[in-house]
Amino acid sequence: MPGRIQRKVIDPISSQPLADFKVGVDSVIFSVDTSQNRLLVLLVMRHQEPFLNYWGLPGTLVRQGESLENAADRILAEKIRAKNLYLEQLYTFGGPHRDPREEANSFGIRYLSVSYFALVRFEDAELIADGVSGIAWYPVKEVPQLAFDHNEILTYGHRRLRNKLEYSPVAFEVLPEMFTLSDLYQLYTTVLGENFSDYSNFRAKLLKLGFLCDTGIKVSRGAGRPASLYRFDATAFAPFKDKPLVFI
Amino acid sequence: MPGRIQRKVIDPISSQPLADFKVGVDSVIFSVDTSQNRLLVLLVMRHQEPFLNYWGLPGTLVRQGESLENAADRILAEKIRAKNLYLEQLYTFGGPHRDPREEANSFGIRYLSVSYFALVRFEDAELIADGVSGIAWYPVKEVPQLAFDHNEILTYGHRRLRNKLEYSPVAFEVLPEMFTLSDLYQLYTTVLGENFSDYSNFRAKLLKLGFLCDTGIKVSRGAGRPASLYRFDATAFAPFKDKPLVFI
DNA sequence: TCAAAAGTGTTAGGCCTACACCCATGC
DNA sequence: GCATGGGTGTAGGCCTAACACTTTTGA
Repeated sequence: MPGRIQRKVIDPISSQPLADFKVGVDSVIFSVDTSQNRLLVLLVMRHQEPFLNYWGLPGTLVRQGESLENAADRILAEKIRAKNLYLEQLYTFGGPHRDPREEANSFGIRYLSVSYFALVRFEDAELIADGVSGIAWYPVKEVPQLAFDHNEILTYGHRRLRNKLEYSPVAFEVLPEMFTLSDLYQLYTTVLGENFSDYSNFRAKLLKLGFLCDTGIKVSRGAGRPASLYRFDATAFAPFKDKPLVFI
Repeated sequence: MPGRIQRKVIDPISSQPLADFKVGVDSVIFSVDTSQNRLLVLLVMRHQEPFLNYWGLPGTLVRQGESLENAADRILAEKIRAKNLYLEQLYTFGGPHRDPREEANSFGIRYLSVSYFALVRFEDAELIADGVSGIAWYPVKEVPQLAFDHNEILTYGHRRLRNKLEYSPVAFEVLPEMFTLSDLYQLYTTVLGENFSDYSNFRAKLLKLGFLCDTGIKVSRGAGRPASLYRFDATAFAPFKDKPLVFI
C-alpha cells in the first residue's frame, strides 16, 4: 500500500502519541523606581531543583480548576501586596526540552510556560518575604543568569513594556497617584532610552491632550523651582482609547 | 494549629493537585480575496465529537517532541499548500471548561489552546481537500457559530490583523507579487473599514516612503485608465523596521 | 462622447522639532 | 548671586485632510 507508506514518510509525527503537559505561569513583574530612575523586575530565588539557588521569574504550576489568569494572580498575591496593578498575557513558550524535568522522568511530560506581564506601582508594592525565601527587585540592566528560559521571557516582556508605553497609558499604573511631569518624563526616558523626545515637547504634547489635570499642589525636591503635581484623568482619556500612538 | 487553618482558608487552591493538560494549537488563517474585496478565514468542518459537524478553526493537539510552532505549521501544511505565509503566535486560551471533553472523562485533563495567527496569499493558497472533510474560505463577516471558543479566538485574531496592517508590512504577504496601488488600498479598506484614509493621500504617502517600486507594467481591468503594477521592496523597507506607524 | 478608474496637484491647518528663554527655589 | 530644575514660547518644516482636477481607458 504505497499510500500508507507515503503518509508515514511525509508526516511521521502524526502517528506520535499526544504530549502530556503541565502548565506553568511565569510573570514578568515590572516596577519603576522613580527616585533612582531605574526599571526593576521582580525575581525570586529558587529553593528546589531544577535550578536550585538560581534567580527566576515568580511562577507556579496551574492547579486543577484554576484558570491561567487566576494562577498568575495567585503568585502575584503570594509575592507582593500591591494596591493596583496591570496584568496581561505575554507569550507562551512551549518547545520541548525547555524544562530539565522533562528529561528526568521519561514519561514524556512537557512543561509549558504561559508568561504574564505585570506592572505595579513601586511605592505601593510591599514584598512578602516569607522567611527564608529570597525575593527582590532587580534593576533590569543587572539581571543575572536566570533559571529556565526566563532571561528570554524577560527580554520579551521588556520589549512589550516599551511598546505599551508608546501607545497606552500604562505609565500611570506605575507612577504614584500624583506625579510631576518630570516624573513622567523620567519614566519614559528610563524605559525608552535617553533621546526619545525633548522634555518641553513631551510636556506640551501631553498637556494639550488634556487628560492630565493639574492639582495645583507644588512639590519642591531639592534645588530648583517646585513642580506641579498632576493626576491622570481616566475619563478624559477615554476618547483616545483604540486610537494609535497617543504618547511618544 | 491556627496557621494551618488560616492557610487553608486564605488559599485553598494551593493544596489542589496540579492540572494535567493536553495542548492544542488552533490557527486563525486569513486571506484576502482582492477580486471580491473580502476578508476570508479558513474553517474546517469537524468530523468527530465534540462539536461534530460544526465549523471550527483548523487545529491539532501537540504531539510528543513537537514544538508549538511545529504543530501550527503541521496543520497548516495539512490544509493548504501555500508558497509563503506569515505566522505568529496569537494568544493562549486556557480557562477550565473551555473544552467539553474535560467533563466527559473526570480525570481532570484540561484542554488548553495556543492560538496562532496566519496570513496567506489567496492566489497561491491551494486548499487540500482530502476527500470528505469540509474545508473552506469563509468571509469573516459571515462566519457561523464555531466549535469551542473559536469565535472568540477569531475575533481576537481579527483585531490583531487590523493592528498589524497599520504598523507592519504584512499587507504584502497577502497581496500577489505585483499589485496595483488600488489593490493595496482595497485591502486596507476591506480590513480597516471604509474611511480609514483618502485614496490619493494614501497613495502619496506610500510612494513617498519609497519602498514600493513601479515595475512599469500596466494592467487594465475593465473600464478606466490602466494601473501600474508595483512591487514591495523589502530592502528599501528595512530602515522603517521597529519604527512606529508607517502605514495608514 | 461619456463614465469609470488611475493618477496629480493644491491649500489650509496642525503637529513635530529644535531650540531659546523666563521663573522659582536652595544654598 | 547662581546653579538647578521647572515651565513657556516660537519659527520652520513637515505631515495631513479634504478636495479639485487631469489622464487614459472601455463602451
